Amino acid sequence: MNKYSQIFADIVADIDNQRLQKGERIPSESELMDSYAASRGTVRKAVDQLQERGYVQKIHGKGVFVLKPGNIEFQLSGIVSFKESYERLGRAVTTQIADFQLISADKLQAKLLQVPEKTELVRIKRVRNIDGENVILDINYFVAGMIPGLTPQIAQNSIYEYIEKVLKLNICYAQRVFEAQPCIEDDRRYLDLNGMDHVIVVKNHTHFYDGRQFEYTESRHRLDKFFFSDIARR
Amino acid sequence: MNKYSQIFADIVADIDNQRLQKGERIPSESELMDSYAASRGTVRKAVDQLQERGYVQKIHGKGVFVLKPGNIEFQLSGIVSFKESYERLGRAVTTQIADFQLISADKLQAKLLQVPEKTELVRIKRVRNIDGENVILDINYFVAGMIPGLTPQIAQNSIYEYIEKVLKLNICYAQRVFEAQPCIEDDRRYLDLNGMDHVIVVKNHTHFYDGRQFEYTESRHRLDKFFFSDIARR
DNA sequence: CATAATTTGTACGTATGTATC
DNA sequence: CGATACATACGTACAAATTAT
Repeated sequence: MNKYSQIFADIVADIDNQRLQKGERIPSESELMDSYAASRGTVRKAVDQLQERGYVQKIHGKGVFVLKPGNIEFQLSGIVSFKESYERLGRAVTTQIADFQLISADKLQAKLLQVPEKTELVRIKRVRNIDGENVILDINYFVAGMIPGLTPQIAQNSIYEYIEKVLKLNICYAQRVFEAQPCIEDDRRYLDLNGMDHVIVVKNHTHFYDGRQFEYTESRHRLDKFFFSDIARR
Repeated sequence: MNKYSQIFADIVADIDNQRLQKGERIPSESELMDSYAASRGTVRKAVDQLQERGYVQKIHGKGVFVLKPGNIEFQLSGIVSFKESYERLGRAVTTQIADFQLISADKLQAKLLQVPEKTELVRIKRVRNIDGENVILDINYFVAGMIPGLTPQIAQNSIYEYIEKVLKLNICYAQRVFEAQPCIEDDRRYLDLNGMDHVIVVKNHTHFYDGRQFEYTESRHRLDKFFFSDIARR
């Protein structure tokens, strides 16, 4: 691991284990330089990343202070599915494959994935059951040529893990849009809506490191099971 | 302005004006070093910030590539109200002050603002009218002692502008949570709900540079007028 | 109130490593 | 293989904000 990544990871661990508590000052740059035998630039890079991810706040002339209390991992920034987030909160999440098909891109799908019409796509519909209720419907479209070997068995587990660990492709960034929509037929069919007539839709355009888009996903959430949190900076 | 901020701003302008188009490579580090007579570290800092804000993607060995098409300013990251966002999209937004009161913090409010009970607060309820419909209800709680001199006239314009430009206080970061909620009485009273029985609530804990929280806000959006977009990174 | 010490911010320079072409 | 481009890491100097003396 890089030196700055090591420093970053160590301090994150200290915050998560509450060895560094909310409001407390972390070691100064010169202290970190000494304890890691690192240059100032290296130490600063680690601390900058801590701030970017919302762990700390740097204050000129004073020091660097912990923002988050440990363990209350609210971290929904980064590319993680909401299924993973719920699992991290210790909730029982099961997945049911509702649909798994090779299709040919129509006009709309071609535009959403930025590929020519009639490109081969894998469409997967998965229902997420949390604490006994069907509350999330994930509809994924993958460009078949970019993600070879997809099977329902893989979809039952983690597709991202397959892409990264088996295919060794680097997932890099996703453009996301959140909005509310009136329920569509699939929502009524697969979800326990309890009379609700809207869902929250998270639209996701996911890209590789080299800029190619390989996926478009709609994650459709029952209203009462949706939440999202982040830290915004001025 | 700093050197790295200048480089950053220039490249952002080039992207917004489409002089640099989506997918195109921006000048390499050594080219930027030459044209700005800057060190490599300075150039890299500017480019790192471009990537953080989602303008570009750096690829090792290849170059730095523009992600966003210009002008389609989707930027809802950062501390901006949804009112400001709508205005930037060229929509007619008007504000009506529904309530402006000095109150004493009850138990819940004290917790949300991290102050003792009975601390003096300014509570402001504002209704945002977009294209002729009342669609957003903002409920702000300010710690009165931290934001002196607030008036309905200021609330009619921009409170943040007052805080930053008149009081010269540095707004720094906000912890936000997004979720859907069933409508409360205030929603039914002030918003044109068109029969919808839920709203999207954005809860906002806003802090100064020195870490003090000065505000708690709930921004309550009619379902069909809510949207949010960002870029997530692995 | 002034000064010094501490701490973070900006900027420069250099060397070496790694990925892409 | 060499050229180009980004990644990591070292070092130095001075500026600016804060706190202690």
